[in-house]
Amino acid sequence: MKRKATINDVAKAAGVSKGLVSFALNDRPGVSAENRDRIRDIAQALDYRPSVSARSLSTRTSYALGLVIARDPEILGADPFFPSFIAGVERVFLHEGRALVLSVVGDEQHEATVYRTLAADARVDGVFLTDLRHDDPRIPLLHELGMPAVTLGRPEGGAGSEPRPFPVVTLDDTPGIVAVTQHLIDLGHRRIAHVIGPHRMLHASRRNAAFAQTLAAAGLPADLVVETDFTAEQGASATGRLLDLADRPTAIVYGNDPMAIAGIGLAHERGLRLPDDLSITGFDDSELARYVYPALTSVRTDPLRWGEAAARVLLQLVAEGSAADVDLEPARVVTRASTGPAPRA
Amino acid sequence: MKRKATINDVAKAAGVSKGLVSFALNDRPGVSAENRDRIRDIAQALDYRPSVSARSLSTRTSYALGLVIARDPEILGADPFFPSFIAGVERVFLHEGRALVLSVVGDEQHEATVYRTLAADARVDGVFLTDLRHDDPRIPLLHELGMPAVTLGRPEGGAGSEPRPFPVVTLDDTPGIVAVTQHLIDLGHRRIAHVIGPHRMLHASRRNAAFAQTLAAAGLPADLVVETDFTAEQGASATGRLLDLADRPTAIVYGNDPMAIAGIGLAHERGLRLPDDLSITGFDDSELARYVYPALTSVRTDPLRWGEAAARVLLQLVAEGSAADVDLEPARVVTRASTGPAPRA
DNA sequence: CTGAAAGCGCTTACAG
DNA sequence: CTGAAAGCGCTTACAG
Repeated sequence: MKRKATINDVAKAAGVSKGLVSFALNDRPGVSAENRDRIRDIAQALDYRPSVSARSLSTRTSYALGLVIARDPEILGADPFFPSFIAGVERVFLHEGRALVLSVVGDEQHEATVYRTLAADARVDGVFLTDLRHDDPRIPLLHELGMPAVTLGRPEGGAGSEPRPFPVVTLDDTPGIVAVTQHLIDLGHRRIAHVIGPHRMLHASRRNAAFAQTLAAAGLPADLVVETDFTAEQGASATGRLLDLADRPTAIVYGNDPMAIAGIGLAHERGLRLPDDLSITGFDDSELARYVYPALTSVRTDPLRWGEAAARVLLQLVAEGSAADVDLEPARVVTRASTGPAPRA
Repeated sequence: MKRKATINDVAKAAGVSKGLVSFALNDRPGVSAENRDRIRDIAQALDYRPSVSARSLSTRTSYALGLVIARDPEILGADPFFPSFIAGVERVFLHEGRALVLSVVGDEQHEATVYRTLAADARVDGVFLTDLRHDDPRIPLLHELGMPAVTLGRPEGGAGSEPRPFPVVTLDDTPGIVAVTQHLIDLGHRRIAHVIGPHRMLHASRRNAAFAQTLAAAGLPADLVVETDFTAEQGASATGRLLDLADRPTAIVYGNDPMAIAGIGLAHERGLRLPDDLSITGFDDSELARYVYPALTSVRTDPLRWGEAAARVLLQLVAEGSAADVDLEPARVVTRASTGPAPRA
């Protein structure tokens, strides 16, 4: 590794103090235009880049942001949401000289330890909070740690009790789940099931409430709800249980695409024709949705854009101490071949 | 954020110099057992954790390792390999106090810039090199930057030309591809196609060579090879082209599971029965493989374990300046319902 | 507008 | 075995 130019090298070459170099390069007032330009030219010529660790030590800033994901490592790969979300975050960070520190913890027990370590080591200046839960323990924890955060979706009421709310980046999934449910009702389905993610996650119960309301508005019961952990495995077994019912559903709404694809697999396994005997819908509209058979009707949420927006908000929060909430375009249905008219009874 | 205890606080509380605290906590010789224990107790009582940035500045070490992925962000989520690999890396880092700095760059053009920035900013102490390519430009680049690295799989010969080779963690995929091809031959297939990843990637051409040899040993031609970018989209279109052939294949070997699943989708779309009319195999044995219909025969590569092993090797390389290569258990076939006897001609 | 100096919190020769 | 001090490369009041 060839020796890097330091601020001292630049200062010497420019015949000024290193303090002035720092001011010039950081766009702070109090440097003559002439000196500023000259210092910048010299810095560029020397290929000078400030040392992140030295800056960090001085400014008590790490120039890195964190994402802690609490899902079983084995199954993280199954759900395309996070990779796409991360890609969106990266797109913004790349231009801002920020790094993403990623942590995958198997379960929610070790989660607190990771956040505490991240804070104690000052590894990151702020974090992304995904998969919000009811009474989410991370919110008081992060407040206690004084760690800035942005949440994906709005956390529970809190009634203004918490010190200062975190900025929120929402992508309203309600219109999507309402539309996909209504789409099935319009196709004549009367027995519609919902295979959802973990109840403790806000989005799962929020979506299920929207699902139930839409059914209720049509005078239909929402009694077929199965909770899963978002894995294809549980998606398949939930499907099996639903299809075993005497009064089995003619349509199933799934909480993510992998579970829906596993549902398609199981239905085929049992000799059902799709969508003639059973309609199926997914969530997130992953790449594969288009290419399974029958092509999967899904709800598009755009995790990539969500990542970009969240990154910008978090960066602003860290830099300025506050940031406005952002509302992204709501989720919407993408209709494909996996949904069709209800079978005649 | 409550003020953290610093080394000075510990030194004062213990009535010793901070140098001695540093020695005691870093397990260096020259500290009396008595003092060492006392200092450690006090450090623990004060909940002292050394500042990463201060250490970094002193030791010129970042205590972070990097992974740069050059794939289109839009499609990164489709392939479960990386999330699982990352989860494996994390499992090791968590206990070692290391952080993973992840970078997703859309294309290979910007790749060099990212590595240079990572090196110039001393963001990471070393990197993981995945998806090795022919004449891989990253290898000379990393040597130039003096950046330690571990490669997944063995890079091309090099004939001992490079300064010092990087340690390698291999998971030999040849036995897997040979076995899956032989499996199809044994089932009576004579027209077997291969839908592979980008030719410039070593594993794609290495696997294709193994594929061709296995066919050749059985007196069969390996003329049906289609190159893709690993996306489900190209997996589907490659399948379409193969099925359009007059002398179309009765079996298709795919380079990853998403492409194979898309292949299943397209075959069904065209009214083919699987495996009666067409046998299909995937690669990596992702979670979904088990749950599609028909369940996908695949080649298991265990990205999670690969990540763990690579993390350990990289950590050792950074700490000690060298590390031995590691050979993981080779890939092997997992036979499921998507492969069956060749249709009678 | 500019310079000299202190300080961030560690590690590490150097003396004793 | 232990202490005092320099140094890592920045930023930031403080003087002028």
